[in-house]
Amino acid sequence: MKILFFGTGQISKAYLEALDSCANEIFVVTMPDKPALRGQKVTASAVKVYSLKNNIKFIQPESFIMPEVIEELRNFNADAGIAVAYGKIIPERVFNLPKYKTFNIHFSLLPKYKGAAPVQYALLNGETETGVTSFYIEKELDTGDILIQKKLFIEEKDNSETLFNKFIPLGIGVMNETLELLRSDKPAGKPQVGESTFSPAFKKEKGYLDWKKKVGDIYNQFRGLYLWPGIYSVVSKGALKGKRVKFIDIEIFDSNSKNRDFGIISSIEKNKGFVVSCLKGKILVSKVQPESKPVMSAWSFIQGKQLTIGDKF
RNA sequence: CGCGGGGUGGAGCAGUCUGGUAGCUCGUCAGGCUCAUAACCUGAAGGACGCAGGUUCAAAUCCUGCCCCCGCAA
Repeated sequence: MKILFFGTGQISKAYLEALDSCANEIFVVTMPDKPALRGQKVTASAVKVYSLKNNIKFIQPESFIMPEVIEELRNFNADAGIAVAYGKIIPERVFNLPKYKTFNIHFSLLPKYKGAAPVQYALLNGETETGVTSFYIEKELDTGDILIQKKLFIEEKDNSETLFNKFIPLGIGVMNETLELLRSDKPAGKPQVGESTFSPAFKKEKGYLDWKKKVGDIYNQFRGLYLWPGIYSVVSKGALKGKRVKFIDIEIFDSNSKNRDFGIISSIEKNKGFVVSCLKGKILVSKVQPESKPVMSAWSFIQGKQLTIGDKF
């Protein structure tokens, strides 16, 4: 099949690989390289890197306004379009170009968790199941008719990284089945039914910890934001007052204690890390990244004597 | 030329402003104690203080250049 592939993120690379290995003819559309990171380094998307390496033709349109961009896409004469973590809204005159239209692989059981961060939000809300949905792209975000939907269970230990990894094989399966379905020429696509919720893109501040929360909520925040941006707090009392500390790895230490002094370091566990009280329950912090420092084990950090029992976040 | 922090024994830090034989906690090794639980006591090994120059009687510390790491912001 001739496939128009829209993708930018690390995840979409896996999908592109899968398509590529099935002898499809592919035309990739990915986001422009953008200056990122500390300096002004320009980073190319993983999809672009893969395309270059495997001689897949690609374009990086700043927008779809330019007529020559549309022309080029039209000339490709695609059978189907697929969007996976592309990062831009695809306009109607583009998603309608392919013979079988364009479908999106979305990481939730639509209509739940529409939007940019469905995986993260499922974890943040402590869901126990989620899934993958393929659907026709419509003008309105994530509202199109559903082609295929599959469930995925979320385990207690899952975080955004492990969950994304689970989505890769499942999503690729859904993608391939969807292509089959389209090729079969059967009438396909069912309207979305049920309660609709949104999972908008979030900012780094979402990682700021509120110690007044229950320990379970904090743990969900940790799981959901594991890959980005991570969770953090700012020391409000102690030698490091005013400094930010990222919590790279935490676990629930106890979930029932009620603490008047929340946000305080209540104890230190040898070779493991330190324990911080929430309003209800406590977490054990095992890996941290202090401001201006590399990631280190919480126990090591304690050796530096900059944090101690009684210090408060 | 976006703003800022940092590179000191195996790990995490102090010391740098106010130059003068390198210090703390942990770990390791040897021995003791047998429990105070982040268990304790004694002793030992282990460092050209990121790299290269410069100033000085003397540089981890002051000056110059370079490399690497990280936080914020995008």
